Amino acid sequence: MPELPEVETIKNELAPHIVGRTIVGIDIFWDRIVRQPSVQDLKAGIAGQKIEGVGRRGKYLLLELSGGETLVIHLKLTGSLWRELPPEGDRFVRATIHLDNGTKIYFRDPRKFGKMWLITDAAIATGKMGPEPLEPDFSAKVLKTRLRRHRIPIKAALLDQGILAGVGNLYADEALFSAGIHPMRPADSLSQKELKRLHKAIIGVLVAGIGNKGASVENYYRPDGSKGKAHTEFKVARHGGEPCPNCGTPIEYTKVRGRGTYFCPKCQPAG
DNA sequence: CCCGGAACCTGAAGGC
DNA sequence: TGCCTTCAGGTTCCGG
Repeated sequence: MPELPEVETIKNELAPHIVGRTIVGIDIFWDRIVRQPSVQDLKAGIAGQKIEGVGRRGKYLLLELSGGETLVIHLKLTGSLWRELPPEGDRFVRATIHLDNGTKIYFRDPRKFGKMWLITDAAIATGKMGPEPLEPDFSAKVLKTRLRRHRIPIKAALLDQGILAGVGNLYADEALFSAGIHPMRPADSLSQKELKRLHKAIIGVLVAGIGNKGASVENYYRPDGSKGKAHTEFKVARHGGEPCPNCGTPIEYTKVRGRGTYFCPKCQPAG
């Protein structure tokens, strides 16, 4: 489940190995991983391009290339990018990028949901996205503006990339717990105090996640094949039935708009 | 505007 | 042991 902290970690740990290098070619083992252009055009178009920078927008990884195009990568649920594979190889590698110094980037993805694009305008892939929660201009006031037009459950609003970029299912639960807000609360119903708490909580859980190099639930790995440990500090996400670390009440599990949702019924009152 | 559900995929886990 | 069902979750799309 790469969310913002996981993609940010991959970006940070990949960049020193690939920025300044030239792509000599790419192998595609699962054609449908390529969204745009065609597999043939991507193979032809990517060769010879230098990687000038690595960026991130929400959960999208952006490799900025010398020809003015961007290789946009979305890892979806189970994707990861590796620099080294175990000696026996890996049957889940869907694509391999070859660099001019012999470095390889393996796009590993057991469930084949991950996607890539070679495009001039990254927004074609990312669509309309909300603000970046870790940019300095993301204030409580911005959060309020983004939420006030929506009556949907706050949990669903946090997952909507058009409202706010980068937050996924696990960090949304952690942020709502940290702010003491019930996941079913209508997004436009939060008080000023709650908005301030939520704003602080979102930044807090994302920064902590990055500090812990991401959360290794599902199939998330860092580019060197190691795992992150952010999940070991989750308070509610994936802790159904366990006592709330604040009050001891069992953590409840429910569905909000089809998404598994964990919360403390006492610390996050519905009223 | 809002929501539910299906689709995309496959490994893991649980039931019998 | 093994078959079957369910679940997981980012995103898009379709229908009501």
